[in-house]
Amino acid sequence: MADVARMAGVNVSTVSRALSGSSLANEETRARIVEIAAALKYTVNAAGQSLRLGQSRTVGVVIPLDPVSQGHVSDPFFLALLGGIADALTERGYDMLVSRIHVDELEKAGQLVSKGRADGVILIGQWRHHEHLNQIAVGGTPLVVWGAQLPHQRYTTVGTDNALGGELATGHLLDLGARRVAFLGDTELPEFRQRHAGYLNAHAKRALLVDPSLTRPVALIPEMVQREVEAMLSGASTFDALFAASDVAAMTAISTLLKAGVRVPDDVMVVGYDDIGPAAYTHPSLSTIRQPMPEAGQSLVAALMLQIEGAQAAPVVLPTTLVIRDSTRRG
Amino acid sequence: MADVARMAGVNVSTVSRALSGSSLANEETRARIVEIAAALKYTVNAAGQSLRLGQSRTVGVVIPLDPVSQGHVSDPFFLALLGGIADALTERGYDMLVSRIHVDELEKAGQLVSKGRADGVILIGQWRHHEHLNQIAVGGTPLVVWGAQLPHQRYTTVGTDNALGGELATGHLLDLGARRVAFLGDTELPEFRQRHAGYLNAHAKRALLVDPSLTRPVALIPEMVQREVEAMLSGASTFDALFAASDVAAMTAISTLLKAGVRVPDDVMVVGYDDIGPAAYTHPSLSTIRQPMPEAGQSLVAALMLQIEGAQAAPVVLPTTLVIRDSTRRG
DNA sequence: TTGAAAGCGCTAACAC
DNA sequence: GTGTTAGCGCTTTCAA
Repeated sequence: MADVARMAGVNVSTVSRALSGSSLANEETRARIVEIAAALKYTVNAAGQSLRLGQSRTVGVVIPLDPVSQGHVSDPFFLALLGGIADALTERGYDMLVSRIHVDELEKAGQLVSKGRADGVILIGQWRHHEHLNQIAVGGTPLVVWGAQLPHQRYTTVGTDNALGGELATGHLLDLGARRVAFLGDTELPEFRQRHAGYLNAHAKRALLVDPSLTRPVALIPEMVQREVEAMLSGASTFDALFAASDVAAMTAISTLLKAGVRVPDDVMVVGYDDIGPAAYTHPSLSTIRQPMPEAGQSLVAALMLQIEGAQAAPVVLPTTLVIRDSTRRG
Repeated sequence: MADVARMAGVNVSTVSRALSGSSLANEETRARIVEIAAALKYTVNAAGQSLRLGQSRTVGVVIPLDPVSQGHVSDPFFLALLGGIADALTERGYDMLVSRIHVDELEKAGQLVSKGRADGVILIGQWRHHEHLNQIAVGGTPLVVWGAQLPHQRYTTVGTDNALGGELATGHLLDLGARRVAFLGDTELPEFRQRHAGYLNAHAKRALLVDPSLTRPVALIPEMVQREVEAMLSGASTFDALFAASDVAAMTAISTLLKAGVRVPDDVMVVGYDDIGPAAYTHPSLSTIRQPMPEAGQSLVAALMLQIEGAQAAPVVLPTTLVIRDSTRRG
């Protein structure tokens, strides 16, 4: 910046003002300075700016690494969400610092802010870390979490209406005549628990009884899902439909069923969750509950910006819709 | 830091030394300072450090957004690569700044460094930007690109042996008796072009002629792949095997084939590329060319670190292997 | 409208 | 082994 100032024959403060588009600046000088800066390929140094301003215009996006459900982070759903967040941040002129943080050191998420690397944190995947997250938020760190709204939460959540999604999915299966709907998903995790609640609710509303043995709380990684479906097939209790709490799980389940000679949807109908891109292009194409990804990114970022500005941000529950495809469409 | 110094009754420089693990430090004082810092929840401010040190200990990971092949960025392959990079960076104490940059403003990749936001850039997806990339690298920006090694490149590439991969895939199909192998992938893109060269080579080595109409240069997004496969099925020329230049494309192709009543592998054998997680769990499971993702992340980061330290980094070509699964296993 | 100068938090050369 | 101090690049208050 000193160089630019010298070349332009002005003081650095003038350069600073010109480049930041300050109101107190002669249009003529400003144009000259901008030109010189471009010629010199000069760009404002972020560290100096950040140090002086006390903010980094960077948001930390944290993906907690859970040893149990680890596989899940390779889910295209996460990439879609990450993409949505990236777009929303770019619009606002913010950079995105992505870290995978092991759950045992989740406090590092807060450190991103205390170190000044980020002005706030978006955390993708609430898992079972409710208490940890509360601690971070209580520390004053702007924090928005993708997940389910929970009692006594001190952090802001953005998520979809999981109970509604679960109910839509299950209701759809029941209305098509299914009477033994299996549920696949770890009910320990808040989002999946809510989806399961919707599953129960759909039965209740139709005055149908639920066989508890059809609820299969399993980590939604391919290995586990395959094993679980195989176990279900060789087990005593039958099922005529399957609601998997993620599309990836649903796809794995379908493959496993087909491999065992079980027809989808003729013998077993399947509904997934997320509506990831490939869902429309599998065979059979997958009926699922859509979570609106671009809106999700926008909402997460908007909520975080509010917090960064010192305001409160209310939890956001985004709408979900049922997308009907071939996996629940009987000949 | 001043607070910590005051509480410890020492000078800030002592605190700095203690916290950075400098060799000139009394073990006793250091322990006391570390303790006080922890109690105060103090962490070294990154902006100050970065400003003073002239480096950010951050690496920019850039995903170019190509309007044509855009869909490709949702490929699980990218997430896997991103994960590998993240792990390698974390090991070295570096942060990862992720940006999606539109191809028209690829110069922003270089700005990440000139602004001091990052010490170097890893670019995922060479696409058709060879010249752009050369410009950035010539500017002195440490730059490593995931992609194919090309003539006259000024930047370092890390990638797999695409020609070998293409040859392995095609050779496998030919050796199983296929005589009309279709190729799916945009041969304008360096990596796919090399895979296609391998495809041609496999034929040549077996003294088999290639029907050029079987090469289908198409963007590997589901919509396009589906349309292309449908066109191939209704077209004049037949095919008894398919080599798709990505797993996602291969999966879409299989779905389209099955939907049309074509059996896989009995009527048409299919080989993909990448070996993404789900490849093993589809029905039929997918034969494919594995690209080693953890090694890829490590190599990319290692090459970039060399450049950051001012050294030259040689291009890296990682090995690829053929993984045989059910999509090429005939009853 | 512009210039001068202080100070954001940190590290390292130098002095003790 | 520790203290003092300068200065990294920037913005902004105050003075002109």
